[in-house]
Amino acid sequence: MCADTIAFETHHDHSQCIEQAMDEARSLCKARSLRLTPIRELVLKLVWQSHKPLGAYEILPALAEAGFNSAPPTVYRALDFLQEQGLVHRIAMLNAFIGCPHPDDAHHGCFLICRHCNTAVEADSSAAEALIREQASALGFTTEQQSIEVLGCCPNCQERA
Amino acid sequence: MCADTIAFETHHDHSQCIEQAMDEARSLCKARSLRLTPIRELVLKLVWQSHKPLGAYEILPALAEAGFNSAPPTVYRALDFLQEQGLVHRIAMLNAFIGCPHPDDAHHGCFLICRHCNTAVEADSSAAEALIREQASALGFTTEQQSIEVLGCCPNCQERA
DNA sequence: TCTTGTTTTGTTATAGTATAACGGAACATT
DNA sequence: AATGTTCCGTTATACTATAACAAAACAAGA
Ligand SMILES: [Zn+2]
Ligand SMILES: [Zn+2]
Ligand SMILES: [Zn+2]
Ligand SMILES: [Zn+2]
Repeated sequence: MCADTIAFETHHDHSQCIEQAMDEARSLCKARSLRLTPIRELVLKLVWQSHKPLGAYEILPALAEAGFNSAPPTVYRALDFLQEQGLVHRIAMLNAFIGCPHPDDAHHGCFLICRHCNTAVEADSSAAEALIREQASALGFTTEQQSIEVLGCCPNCQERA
Repeated sequence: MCADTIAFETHHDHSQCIEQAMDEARSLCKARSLRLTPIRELVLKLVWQSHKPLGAYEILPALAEAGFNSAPPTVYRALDFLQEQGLVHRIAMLNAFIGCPHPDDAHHGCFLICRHCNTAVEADSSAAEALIREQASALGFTTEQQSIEVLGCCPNCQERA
């Protein structure tokens, strides 16, 4: 499973990650009586197939190849749906999307993004999230949504250098 | 001064904030032997005049009015310069820019953005920043830059409701 | 099955954000 | 004045995202 424990592990069997993510998505949608349509399923799979966050326009050609309409609204609608269900996250600094490894449970993730190889992993950030929420609260600000994104150098790229 | 202490204070004399920010910018550039050209100075002033984060294309008309060229590269160059010097920050979730109230000292800020009135304030987030840095480090990830952005409801808008 | 209301998708157009590339002007230094 | 550097003007274009409306697919009751 593509979880925090194997963050930045390059040698794992990623097809396993993908399959599990797709299974979870299917059961999650079923449980919520939502339709994981072919387009949505394909978009989710494409996002998962990349360890790098994927831009919306990088997804379009694959949709076309699969015989679907491939105009921007198609992919953005699918991404909107997947985001609403917590199946993918959007990384604002990159205008790109990445699959969430634990879409079922409420969680607060931060993204560690490598400047060199462009991989990104979602790490738990509950503690930081709580801290920020408290500090904001002290200023009278009610937190509804947080985005924590970190640029830097991943262990693999450090080793290479 | 438009600092954390008066975050979300609507009734302060903002012209004071602006003047102080401009003074600081001038001395900071002088100290660094950099040129705070008329365009850069105007862009910084425009950003400061708004309590809401300002999009690049919202700045262009004012540049035109002031007699400058007003094509996108003009404002993006100025914003790039101001960002590099820490005089403004970019808020990724909004594609918008906001003046930094303490550009001289190294600091880690997070942005509290109100969904209702669109104001944003920069609050100190050193503690959260350190926490995240440590957690990333534990995964072998070297942090170079962090972005913490918080959406929610500011005290003024809560009072109104 | 037929009807009807709802959700999803196709399609076209357009809005919004950001950068590439190159020439010319302004500036600083000698 | 000559020279190298930085900054700006200008045009074009890339990239990201949404509006609007029609057609199709689906779900559920009559
Ligand atoms: Zn997640
Ligand atoms: Zn890397
Ligand atoms: Zn700042
Ligand atoms: Zn507000």
